[in-house]
Amino acid sequence: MKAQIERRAKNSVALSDVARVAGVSTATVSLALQEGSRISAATREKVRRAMEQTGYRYNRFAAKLRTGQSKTIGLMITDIANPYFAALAAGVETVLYRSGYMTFLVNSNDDGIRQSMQIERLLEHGVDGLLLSPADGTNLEELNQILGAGTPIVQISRWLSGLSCDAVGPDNQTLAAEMTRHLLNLGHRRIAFLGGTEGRSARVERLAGYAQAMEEAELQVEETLTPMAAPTRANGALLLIEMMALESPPTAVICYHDLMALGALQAAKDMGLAVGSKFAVVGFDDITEAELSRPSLTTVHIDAENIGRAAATRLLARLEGDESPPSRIMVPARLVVRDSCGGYLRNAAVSHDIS
Amino acid sequence: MKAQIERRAKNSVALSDVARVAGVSTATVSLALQEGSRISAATREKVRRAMEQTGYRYNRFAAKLRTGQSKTIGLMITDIANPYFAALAAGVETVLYRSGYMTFLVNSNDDGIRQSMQIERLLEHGVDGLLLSPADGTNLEELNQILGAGTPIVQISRWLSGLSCDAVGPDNQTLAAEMTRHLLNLGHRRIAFLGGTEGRSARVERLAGYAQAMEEAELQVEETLTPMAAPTRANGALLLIEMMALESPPTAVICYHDLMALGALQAAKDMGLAVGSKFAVVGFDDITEAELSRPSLTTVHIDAENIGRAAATRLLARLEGDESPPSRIMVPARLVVRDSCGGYLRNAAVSHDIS
DNA sequence: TTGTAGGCGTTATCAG
DNA sequence: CTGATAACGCCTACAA
Repeated sequence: MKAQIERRAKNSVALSDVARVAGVSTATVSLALQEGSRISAATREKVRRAMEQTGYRYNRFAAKLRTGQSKTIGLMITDIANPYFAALAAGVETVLYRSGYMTFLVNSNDDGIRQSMQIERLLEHGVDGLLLSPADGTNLEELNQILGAGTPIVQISRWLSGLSCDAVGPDNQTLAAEMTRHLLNLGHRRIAFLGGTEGRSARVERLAGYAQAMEEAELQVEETLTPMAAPTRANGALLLIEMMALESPPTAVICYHDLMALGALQAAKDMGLAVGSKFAVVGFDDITEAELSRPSLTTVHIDAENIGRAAATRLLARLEGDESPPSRIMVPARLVVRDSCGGYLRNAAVSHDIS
Repeated sequence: MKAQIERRAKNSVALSDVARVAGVSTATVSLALQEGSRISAATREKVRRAMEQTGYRYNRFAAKLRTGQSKTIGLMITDIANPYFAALAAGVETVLYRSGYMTFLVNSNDDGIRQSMQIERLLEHGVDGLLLSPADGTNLEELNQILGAGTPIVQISRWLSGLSCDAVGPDNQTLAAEMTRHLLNLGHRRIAFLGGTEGRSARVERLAGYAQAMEEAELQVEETLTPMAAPTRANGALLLIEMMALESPPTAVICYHDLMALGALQAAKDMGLAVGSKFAVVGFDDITEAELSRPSLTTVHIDAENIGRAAATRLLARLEGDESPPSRIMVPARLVVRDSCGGYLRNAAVSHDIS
């Protein structure tokens, strides 16, 4: 009973009310709402006034029921509290909002099961498209079905090889190769690559870039120097400790990302290694902390907001009917040489910075 | 034509299809979907199987049209790229998702005009409620109308005095008083309060706490010592420089928040002030950088994720019909004494930390 | 316990 | 250029 009244209060003014007040049909009012339709200026004005008078508000739900378009997309990321993804979300929201879309935000916590449930819910809500940073354990088949049903997906930051859709992110391989060459130029020969989990695109690609540069320098890539681990600060420290226990330990470590690098950096300092002169620790992402740590961290600056913007733009294109084959969009990034690699000791190396 | 086909492909399976396959009516299928309804186990099973067979997906749009409930809320914040709000968003999303709600994320950029347009859009999309960190220049009347129409709003982190709805945030006044007392205990007598803009709740309340503690100590609050300015790092530096040009400059400055404090800290160092011994700079929020700056920043730790959770919980209660009078919910926070106030020089002061 | 029927607010079709 | 009318998919009295 009460609910009835409440509902009525909320959804009171409909097209039909406007039509009655304006003395025209609902069809006319609907037409008058669209920009370029054949409606006389006089009628249009009448309708405009009636809408104002009644306090009419467009009801997208009803429209969606008719048209199948919700003007809504889903943004699924693995951890919104991570500043990297927060910046990414900001970029996405800006672009989508400007084009009249609203963004559903969901957090998968990097859990494939949870992600599946969230996708299902997003689809119940009728999203027109999906922006996805795929979680560990993503169900590929499910995503392919969604694509098959005509809902576009754009992957952000990470990508799954078995998914034939657009993907936007940094050019990990090139950047990792760049970073490795930088360390080689500094004179390092035993270089390790630490962390990241199996199959994760960022690890695969960064490792490939590392291997490429090593091979260019006619150095072997040893498996003991490329251990995997979940990308956490603690694991960064742990892996470094393991490394240093090897018979022939590395003199430089490239970490999966800054968080791990920061962990490794701490461990290195604790172990009394001369980070920044004889020993190098570097990362990826350029999170705020990277610049503030002592020694400051050499890393790759990735502009997450830019990635978000690019991904949203791509999705909008798909929504407008772009049917070109899926592509990987590489967003610019750059090496940032700071103190943790000892690059400042040799001026020659600094010129290696891609500015 | 093509759009037609596409739409058909997407929204193919409806309740009626399931009903046909199961050999029952749509009403029965609908009933079978709700948990506690009077439907025989046998029928229920038949329906379940038919749903599976047809690949049925619930259509919330259609349901909303009938029931007026969208299971959707809007989260409006002033800057998602700010880690503080990102953490807050994470808290909100977690709680709402668990209760079956989806979150629309919108970024107002602290612009009242933009915020108004966003709210309008959110309402077009039929959100059941609003979580709002009000932007500068918020249109109060508009918000009051929305409340009047029965859409609950919960303010987060900041609040507007003219809005009779719940608000969730830290207990700014108490915390600022605490901070001020801490500085007084360290022997400071001329203490300034820098920044924040006119009328912004956080400034008003923090300033009140500051004044309260000053008065307890029988010290005057001088207007020259409480200048306003938009809360940016640069303004933090600027205001400090102005302060130090006074005839009788302060020996301690409480900044509106950490970002300003960090700016002030830099300026203080540049001016050769002995920050951490004779001169104190403190802030609010405990952003990541606070701990990493040199000297590390004494501040108030505010758990943004917790605020997000509390706000979402409150909104859910309203959505379920809670009609108790609007309240301000104070989320715990605590003083974090680090190096920038010189507290470490006097052990007595450290016990002042609310742990 | 299950079925029938009407309507939520919009848009598309087709006639006028 | 405008109007009547039939969907879109679901829910809910009310009837059986």
